[in-house]
Amino acid sequence: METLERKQRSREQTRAGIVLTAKDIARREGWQAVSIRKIADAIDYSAPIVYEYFDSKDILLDEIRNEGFRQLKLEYERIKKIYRDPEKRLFEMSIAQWQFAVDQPEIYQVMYNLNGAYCTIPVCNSGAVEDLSNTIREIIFSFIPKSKESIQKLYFEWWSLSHGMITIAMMLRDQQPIDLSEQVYRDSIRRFVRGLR
Amino acid sequence: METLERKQRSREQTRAGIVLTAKDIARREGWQAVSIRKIADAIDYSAPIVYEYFDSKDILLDEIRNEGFRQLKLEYERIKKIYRDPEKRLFEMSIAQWQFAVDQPEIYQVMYNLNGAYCTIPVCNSGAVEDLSNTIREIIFSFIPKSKESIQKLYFEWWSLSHGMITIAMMLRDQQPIDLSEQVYRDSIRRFVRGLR
DNA sequence: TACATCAAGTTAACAGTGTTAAATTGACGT
DNA sequence: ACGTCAATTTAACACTGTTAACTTGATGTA
Repeated sequence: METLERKQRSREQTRAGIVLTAKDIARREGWQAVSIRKIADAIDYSAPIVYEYFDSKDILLDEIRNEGFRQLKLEYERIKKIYRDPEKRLFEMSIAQWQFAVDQPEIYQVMYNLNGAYCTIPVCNSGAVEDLSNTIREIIFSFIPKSKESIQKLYFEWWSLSHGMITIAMMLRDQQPIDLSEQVYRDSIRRFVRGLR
Repeated sequence: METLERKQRSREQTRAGIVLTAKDIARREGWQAVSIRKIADAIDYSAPIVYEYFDSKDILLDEIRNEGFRQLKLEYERIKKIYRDPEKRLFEMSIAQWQFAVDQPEIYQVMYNLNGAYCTIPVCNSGAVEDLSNTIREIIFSFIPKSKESIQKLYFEWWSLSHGMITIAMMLRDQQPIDLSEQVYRDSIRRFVRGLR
């Protein structure tokens, strides 16, 4: 039955179109401006159609969020294949996180409920976040084999440092050139990584 | 004319009531649930009355935000009076920031557009933020007199570290006890402050 | 060909949002 | 008793997320 296959394919395309349109509106006008009707208009459908693909706006945002975490995880895997040194690995992954936030701020925003993006589904309920966390925790462990609690503590520090600098840099975008912020970020991360050995 | 005085007073009371109600709803149901009509209901007025005190919801949120920054600034001043040692000062101010975020998460949220709070007025446009920044920058300068750029860089690092740990700790509230997070926060801030000399 | 079935998609509605213009109300001075 | 004026409310507009009810067109069957 090719009709079914074709239908399947078009279903997936429409679904992708919804996600793409949502991200597009968010990028151009901010998450506050993303509405089901606007998405429906953009993909030439009426609003209820969107609900055939996503049970609620919340779930749509959650999907986009997890997509973001998964994309980041892919970056991490790529880096893991290139470098063997744990220090280099952690440093490069940190840079990847920075680049991700700079290149796709709207995705980073929905991942952390920032700047008008608001998804009520708890972030940590997704396996995608746990996956990401584990990758980093493993690296930290790989050159500092310690107790689970110690690793978690170091991971918490790394995450806070990275996320904090990214969000404050975004906030100060107009007062402090992003390139300068990136330089400070690199230095801080380098210090943190050095401090691990 | 005492009538005018009394009217003035009641005007200020109503105004304060609006702010108080907004914060109250935010605390209990989140910023997403704060609506002009709900506020009006709570203070026994109709919705348009709110607009006699605040030209828009955005401006109301901005007011609450700046109130938060001013309150934090008062804490900083208090600490400045108690301690003379710059290291102690910066450490205690960091702790004050942590305590502020834990005690009044809804205020911290609106200050940084977190978790559904969304105010389109740029944060850095307010003198309150500049005031706060200067207080910290002065302290950093007071025991490391360097160029303006260096001070700004260190301030950016401190702010990122503090804000990052606060937001991530909030996020992991259910996975990682807040007391443990605070301990890590204290350690990290201590390290940062030590590293300044 | 005529009819029933069924899926795809639309319209219409509900309760809510921020915001504003118009209407109401009631107290005051003339 | 009448007009004025301030305080307050009602009604409206264009939105929002979401759902029930409806239309439409194609398909299979008698």
